[in-house]
Amino acid sequence: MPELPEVETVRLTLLPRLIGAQLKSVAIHRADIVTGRADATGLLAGGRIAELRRHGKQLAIMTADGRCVCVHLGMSGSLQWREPGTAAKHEHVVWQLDAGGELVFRDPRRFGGLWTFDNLPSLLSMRWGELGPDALHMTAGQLHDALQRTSRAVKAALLDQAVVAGLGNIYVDEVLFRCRVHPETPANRLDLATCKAIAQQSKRVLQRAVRAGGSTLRDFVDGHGTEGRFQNSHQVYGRATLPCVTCRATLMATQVGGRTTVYCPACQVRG
DNA sequence: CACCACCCCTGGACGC
DNA sequence: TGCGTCCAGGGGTGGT
Repeated sequence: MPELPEVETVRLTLLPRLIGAQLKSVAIHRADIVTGRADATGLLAGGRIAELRRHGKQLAIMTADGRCVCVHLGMSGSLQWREPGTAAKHEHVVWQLDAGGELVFRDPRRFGGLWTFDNLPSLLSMRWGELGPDALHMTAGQLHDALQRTSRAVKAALLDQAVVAGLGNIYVDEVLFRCRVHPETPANRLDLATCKAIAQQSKRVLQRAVRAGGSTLRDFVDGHGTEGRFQNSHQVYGRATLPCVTCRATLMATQVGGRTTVYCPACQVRG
């Protein structure tokens, strides 16, 4: 479920608990969700957390000695701090913190996982190097260049993490609606001004979602187990057959790039 | 390259 | 209450 705002919400809510904390030990309940060293060393045991970094939908826990673990939440993953002693199902990795409490990686569907690296440059080159610019920091020029190179539907292109990192099915629909761009418009038919609008609206919507603690549709929770509130501000996602908030036309649902897509047939016109 | 079907896996909603 | 079906925010692969 988590897209950029949900991952950033997890990062922000975990920061005060984790920065400076030592990972005393780690319990690995499912090693097969780990890529790389699925042992105590790979999973940062003994290290002191120096930084939590995010790129797109991925999070990295970095220790002062340079090791890092990249966390990808997939559809159903969560990374949560909690008091010890309340284990639940699907908790694959649990770290014990010297400051008290535990850090838990849980993922029922197991579409997410952990990737271990000896150092940050390895993470950046081997994993994050495949990603486009982070959606909160991309420029209109970067977006325009990437979209010019493909004739795919703009929605499919924006979901491609190599084009821009962080947008998922919910926020792409919200952004395209706010820009009045039809989701099936060929990406290379968008001019610079439209790309500028998409870049600006992306940042605006994502930042507002972060301020609202993300969107909870089913089971997203932040680093403390609290649900998000931005689902109340969705204008198209999940609103198929309901009236458009601006023109009252009936919102349509269709499939684009294999994903359910909701848009306003009156407001969103093809380039 | 673009698109598609299909796979990974669990669980919630809904119909009977 | 149970059971079957469909659906879901994330990815990837191999075939056409």
